[in-house]
Amino acid sequence: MMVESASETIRTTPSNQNGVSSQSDGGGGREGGSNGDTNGEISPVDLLHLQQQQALQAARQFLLQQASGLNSSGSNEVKQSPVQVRAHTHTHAYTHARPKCCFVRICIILSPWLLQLCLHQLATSTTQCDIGQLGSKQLAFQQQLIQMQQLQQQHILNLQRQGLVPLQPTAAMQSLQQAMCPSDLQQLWKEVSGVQSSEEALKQAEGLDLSTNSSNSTSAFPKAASAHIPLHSLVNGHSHTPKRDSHEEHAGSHPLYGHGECKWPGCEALCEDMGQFIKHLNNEHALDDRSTAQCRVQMQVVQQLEIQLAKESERLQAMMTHLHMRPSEPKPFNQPLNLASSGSLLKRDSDLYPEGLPHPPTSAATPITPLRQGPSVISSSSLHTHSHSHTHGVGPIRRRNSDKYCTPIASELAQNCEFYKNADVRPPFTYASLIRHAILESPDRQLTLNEIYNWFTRKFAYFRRNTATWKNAVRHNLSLHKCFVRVENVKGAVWTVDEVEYQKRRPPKMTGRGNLVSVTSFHICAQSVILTPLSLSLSLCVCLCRSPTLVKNMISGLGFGSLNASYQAALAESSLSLLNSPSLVTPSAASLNMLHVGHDDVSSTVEQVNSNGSCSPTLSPHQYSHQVHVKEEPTEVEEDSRSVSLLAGITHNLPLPSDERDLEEDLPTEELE
DNA sequence: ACGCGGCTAAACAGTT
DNA sequence: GAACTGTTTAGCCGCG
Repeated sequence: MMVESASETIRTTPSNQNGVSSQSDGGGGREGGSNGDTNGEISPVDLLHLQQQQALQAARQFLLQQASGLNSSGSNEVKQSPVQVRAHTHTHAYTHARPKCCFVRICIILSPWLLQLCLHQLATSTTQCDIGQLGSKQLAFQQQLIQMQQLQQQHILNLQRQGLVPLQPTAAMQSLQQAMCPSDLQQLWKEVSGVQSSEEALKQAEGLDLSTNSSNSTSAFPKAASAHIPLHSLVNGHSHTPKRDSHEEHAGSHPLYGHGECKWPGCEALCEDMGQFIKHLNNEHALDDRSTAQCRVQMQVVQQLEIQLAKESERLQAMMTHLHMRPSEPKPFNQPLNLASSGSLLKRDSDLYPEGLPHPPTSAATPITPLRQGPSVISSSSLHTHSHSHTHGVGPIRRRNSDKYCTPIASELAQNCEFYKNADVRPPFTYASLIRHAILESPDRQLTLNEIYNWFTRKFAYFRRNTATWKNAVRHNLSLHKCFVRVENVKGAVWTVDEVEYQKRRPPKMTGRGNLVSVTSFHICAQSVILTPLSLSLSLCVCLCRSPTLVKNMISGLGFGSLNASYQAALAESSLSLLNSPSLVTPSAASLNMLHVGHDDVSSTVEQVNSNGSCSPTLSPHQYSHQVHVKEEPTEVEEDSRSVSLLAGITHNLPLPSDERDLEEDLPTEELE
């Protein structure tokens, strides 16, 4: 019954034409960022206001209805009012359809936690209401509605303050689109798959604890306690039936069957053969509320993807127009990049953000910088943060990915500072890079162990738990890596960073492991398809546009001949002008990268040069004025230090232009907040 | 299959 | 003695 009411509300609510997006976000998390109405100009805030107004209007009507019933029939005449009937008989709420429908109608267009508030009100009035108290009850309800209104406004303010509800409609829609990424959708499916029958859902909702929800609604990335409720509202009894006709079912292949398992969203049931699958399909995915809801969500998925595709295509056109390129050949341009995304890089991406963290919509160029995609498009709540398929209990992400693949930790942290602070998400950085960052961020570039601990817990919600594990790891890293230097101080021991040693940690191997992801990506791009000079240059252009760091890495790759002559010729033919564009890359940067390869964090090397105007990559001398315990690391490559030193000298002589400096994201002076 | 980097766990010693 | 700090080793895993 709740389902019907919900769908009815959706149909009659102009702003809720998309089931997925029919709910205002109860907690600012991912479930709120999926408005499919991206063509309109309604911002989420407007949407919330609209819903709020509608809710209040419906509530007022409901109250008026009750009031008129009271007035017309007298205080003892209770049969005309559903509430009074309920009050009179003291029966349970959902034995009376009409008041519940009314309440549900009101509540569905409220945010999920307000829905729970309504249900709570319903339950309270059901069990406690007495005829004599009805007048005061109405007053109380009216007051609660006002309170709800205030709460919701507060909620909107919270969302705005957290940046989760942008004020600009277009930006808002864009972020909402990004929020609806495949992993989110997959999770959505799982949620919908778990949808109980409507009556069960109502029962469950009725039993929800309000106290917990209020806190959820104010946290930045709440556990999606209310995530189920919006999905209930998706259910529409009039949507398509997912059942295939018999001809299609027995054709030997089925769109919903592949690799021995059911491809019904969120199902993944194993079926040995088609017959078993058909049986499974008929049994498990018959025409019922759940299947209907799932089908409806799938419609939203498709719609969302289409909208996303349209937007990305438009963006591509604009980019190409801007770059004076011919938009007539988008296919070879898209193809290599998509291939890259479906290859090892995508796997790596999924490793980093297995299910929970959002994978932003795959645009033409995003695969090149997969690691920038995680929290950078924060839309996910911590709903999935425990779903990382870690090997161990607390689960280390194999994070050297980001560390290695040119994700500047400073910019990542700067962009997603609040995210890591609030969400219980493990940061995609190695301990070493985090420790280094913590130390370099400190005023004196030195921290005690305890201060490092504090930095970890201050910056990352994740490190507020499992303290024994990660603290041990921190100590282990401090001891193990030569780049961390223990300095005996007056106050005790402090830890500093030896940048030279840090850069030496991974010796350059241009053809082996340890390469920057961007170069690897480009190799995949280049080798996966038959490249024409134009397609190659197009790929390059997008890569370069999307990832300034990639410019450096790419050139470094070229400089070391990791691309063969034909590729370089293609580059020279088609992309030379672009590569020589001051806005993208400069000769100094090019020469810089001819020498600088193999470091996990490109900008960190530049950082040494520019951080304090000195070309010395080492720490300031005063930091070594005390006793220093020198550690030895087994792997040392002499050429590394030479290249770094040489690099420092070159970059010192060739100051970077302002544009280039803008690309340096890992400067230690860059504050996180 | 192998090597490497990264992580966790644990043992141990020294210091506070 | 407990807690903290620092070192070292072992084993596992993912990746190239």
